[in-house]
Amino acid sequence: MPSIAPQPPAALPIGELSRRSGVNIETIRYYERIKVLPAPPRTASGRRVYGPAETRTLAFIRRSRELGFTLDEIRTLLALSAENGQGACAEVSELATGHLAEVRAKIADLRAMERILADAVRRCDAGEAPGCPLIDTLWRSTL
Amino acid sequence: MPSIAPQPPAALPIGELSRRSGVNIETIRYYERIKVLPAPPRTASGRRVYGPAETRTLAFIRRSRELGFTLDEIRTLLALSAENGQGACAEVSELATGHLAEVRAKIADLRAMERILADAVRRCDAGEAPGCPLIDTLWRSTL
DNA sequence: GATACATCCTGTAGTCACTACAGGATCAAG
DNA sequence: CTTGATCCTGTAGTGACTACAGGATGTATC
Repeated sequence: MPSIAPQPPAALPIGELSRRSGVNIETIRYYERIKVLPAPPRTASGRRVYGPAETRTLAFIRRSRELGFTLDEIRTLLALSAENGQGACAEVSELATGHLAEVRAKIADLRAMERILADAVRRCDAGEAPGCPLIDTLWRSTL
Repeated sequence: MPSIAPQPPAALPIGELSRRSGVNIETIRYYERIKVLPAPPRTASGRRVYGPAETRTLAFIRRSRELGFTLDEIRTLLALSAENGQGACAEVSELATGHLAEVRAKIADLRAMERILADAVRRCDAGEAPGCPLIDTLWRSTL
């Protein structure tokens, strides 16, 4: 008896893949053009046919993007993933550690913004006279 | 006796303004082109001469950018700042409140990324066998 | 078989906030 | 008068998409 594939469907056109993955059709073609997603086989008339491999790779890319990796980093991650030696994991970890530092730096930046914005908005809504506290903050020489 | 201006210098060429404000020359010209910074007067030979007004406006833009406002929002902020009525402050507050919500949403996103990345990196460095925990996380169907 | 409509294709251009050049003019100092 | 710094305009590149034009297929209905 034939084994029932749990998730990866045999063959999909790009529209169906887009619907299932939540990735825009144009974005899928874009990924192929810049070579982060492998080019799938085509029908006689030239339409893309996605199999389980490309489908899984697209999911990998989507999840990597959700973690904030750039497409360039994702290319590297995919290459390292293909290698799969013990050295690859160290490289992956290094890449991710660098990225994690960036994420933390961005969080710190945003928190500083949040603090100042929240304070200014609060003072605006409190109706501090005269003028607008937020506008005044922006005009003041030091933030 | 003449009053000594504390901060705003009488007239600066673009390079000097760039150095003092920390804003790239090309960026200053870009701001002028897209009309967030007013066009300054020119010398006979066509060079920009910045006075206190443009200098202060550039500082306003820089601080607004540091708080994450888009250039489009900054155009609005500058217009509202010129108005300076009591209704303007309410509009400013509304704009800032919306922006604050975006900042908070982005912080939440980044924190979720941070959590997952930190955990994966930790497991990578702990030398979990077999394979790479981070790569495995990216291949897994659900994040 | 004809028609209608959905889906697909390629290629180009737009977005945001810059940044980087090319190719030329002007300025200040020695 | 020449050198080197600074300035000018205009165009094109970045990242990660998104949108559209203009055309070719695919599928369902009459």
